[in-house]
Amino acid sequence: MPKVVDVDQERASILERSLELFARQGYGLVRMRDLAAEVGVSTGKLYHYFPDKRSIADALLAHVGLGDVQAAAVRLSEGKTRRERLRLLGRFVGERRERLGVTLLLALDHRRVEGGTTARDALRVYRAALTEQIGGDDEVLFTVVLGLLVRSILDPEALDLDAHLAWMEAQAEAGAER
Amino acid sequence: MPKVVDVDQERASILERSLELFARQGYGLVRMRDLAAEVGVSTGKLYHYFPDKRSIADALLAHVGLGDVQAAAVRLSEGKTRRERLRLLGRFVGERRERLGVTLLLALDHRRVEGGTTARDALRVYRAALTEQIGGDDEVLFTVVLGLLVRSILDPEALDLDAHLAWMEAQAEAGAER
Amino acid sequence: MPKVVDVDQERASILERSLELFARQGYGLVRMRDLAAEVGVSTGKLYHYFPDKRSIADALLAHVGLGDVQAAAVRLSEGKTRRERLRLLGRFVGERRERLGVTLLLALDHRRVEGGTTARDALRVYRAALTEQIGGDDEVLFTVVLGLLVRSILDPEALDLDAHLAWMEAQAEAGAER
Amino acid sequence: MPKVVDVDQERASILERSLELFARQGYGLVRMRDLAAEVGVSTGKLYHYFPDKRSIADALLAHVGLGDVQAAAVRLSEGKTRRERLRLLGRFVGERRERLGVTLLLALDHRRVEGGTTARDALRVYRAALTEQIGGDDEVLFTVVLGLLVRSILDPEALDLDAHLAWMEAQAEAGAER
DNA sequence: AATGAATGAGTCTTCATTCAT
DNA sequence: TATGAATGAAGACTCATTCAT
Repeated sequence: MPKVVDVDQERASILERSLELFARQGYGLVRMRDLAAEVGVSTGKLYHYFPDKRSIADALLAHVGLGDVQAAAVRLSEGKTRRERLRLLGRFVGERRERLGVTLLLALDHRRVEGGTTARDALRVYRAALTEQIGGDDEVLFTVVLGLLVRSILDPEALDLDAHLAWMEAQAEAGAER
Repeated sequence: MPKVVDVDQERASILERSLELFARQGYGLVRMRDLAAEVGVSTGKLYHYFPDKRSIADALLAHVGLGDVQAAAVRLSEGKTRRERLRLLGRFVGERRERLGVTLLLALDHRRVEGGTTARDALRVYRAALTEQIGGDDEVLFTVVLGLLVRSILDPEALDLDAHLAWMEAQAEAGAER
Repeated sequence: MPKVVDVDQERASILERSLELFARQGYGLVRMRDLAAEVGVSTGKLYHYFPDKRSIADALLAHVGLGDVQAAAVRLSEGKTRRERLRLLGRFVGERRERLGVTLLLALDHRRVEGGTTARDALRVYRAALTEQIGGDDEVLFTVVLGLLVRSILDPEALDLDAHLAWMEAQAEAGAER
Repeated sequence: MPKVVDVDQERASILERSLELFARQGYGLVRMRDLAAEVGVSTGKLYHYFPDKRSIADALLAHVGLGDVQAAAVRLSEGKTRRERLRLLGRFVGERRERLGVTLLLALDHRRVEGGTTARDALRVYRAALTEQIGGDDEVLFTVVLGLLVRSILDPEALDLDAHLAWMEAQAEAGAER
């Protein structure tokens, strides 16, 4: 007879609203009080759904990583040819670069806080998804996507997104050559 | 006046030995006690040379940024042709990727702590140096260098460095075409 | 009116099942959540029957104190002579020493939490009951009973219970001499 | 060149001034802020000399236990005969009953917080010291001392100390009989 | 009446910074 | 100038109590 809650949904909701603060401040500078305020709950509720601060950061990375990969899969599956999929990838990254940048920041942070292989594994998941969706060699392509995100974080105004989109599309030939 | 030299040297020495800890832990998780221990001085001495923790992080970014650009300039100036300089850039980044990655992490951190434009400006200095040293268009080239560093931080084992070196050298033609 | 009976019974039941936790942990370390779990109810129910944590501790001391005195009265009333009653007292304390020790711990705790005279008064009730039941002087006898309980709490294995039973019985003469 | 401190002495000083608060409130109700205020230092200093609250309680029991036993040894060694030593014991307990009571409370608390055998072992040390100093059988004597302390804590006014002193002295014959 | 999710003041503990030596 | 002991505000986390269901 107490309030019935969907624990998983509640957790997901907290994570979704935690994302921006963690990305903006970095794990070490996020204070639980501020996080609670940002999420719109009490600190007690935070601790009701997660055992500690670290667990939130952990769950956050897993949460956003999964979301990104799923969204990319949906988008790229519309492309029939490699060229089309490359164009779609370019648009996807372009549109979603803020969110993807946030994810990247979380991953970089996570590596420092945890020191484990979670962040590395997350990167490999992204890489594998890319290879699977685009097809063909993509060693440098993946690097460009990551570089794009870094630039987009540090200096979005100075970034010539179109030049990168053009470059990506041009990879259709590069891939075909091999 | 010899005193002044000592102070600057001491500061530089402290920064040099602070670098790794800041990169590994991130600003928020670095504790002054640990930093003092890592540097091999007392906390009192740290405060003698810098007014507070933030100033150390600030000075650190400036310190490493300057060093990287100078080193790159020295290396790339040896190249006579664009192709040679691109090859030298590839080697430079390859060899120095750990240090450069550390700098990148500092820059990302700095943006979060300070919120100012210092990190952005630092990135522009790098970009300008690249354009000046290599010559020609380098929008994607710069992105690749940054992407390389990110991958090198998160998953160095999975990085095919040679593929990137080859790609960089291949940019000689790309640049020539324009 | 049947409701009233239920409420009292429920309260008594909660207290009875609270006893051990309060004795083992001490008031300050007992958490309402744990208490609810130990008692087998929800925290909400606890607050339905008692206004707050302190009230539970208060009620608990009264509850056990009353029970002990009543039980002792029943037991000792069987003895016809002082000697018999002393023997019965020895057995009573010996058998019931765990429960009595718990009560003593509660009383000591109570004094600290409340600071009032409740614990002192409880002790006086015990003392009066002893005098009434046994008859004759019992200043040291009472002290021995209390000491027995302390030792039984702190180091039950090292306690020579028989020596104390013998000593108690021997008090028949001591009392008679006066 | 920083302030030179005798760590052991500083620790002992903190413990000595912590004693009363721990005894009066009980471990669970002592707050570090209050403890710091009572001791007359900052919370930071408390944590400079002890890793956590529990360690303070641990060290406290060891500290007072040792002091009591040493003081008793000094006092009782003045007595030549068993009767004299019993009289001295009575006086010692009578005069020092507040401090000894405090120690007893700490021991009872400690058992609850730690759950280990430290409190039990402390009791055995006391018991051994008693046997050694007084000589002869002392099973009930020890119990009386402990009972005295309990009564002295809970209801000092109602305690007939002289009756106990007389009883103790009378144990000289009791011991001789055996 | 019963439940346990939610609250937030309060607890233990940390750590940037100061300062006596 | 150098040291590290000392400070106390602030952080992570807890838990008595409330309240929607």
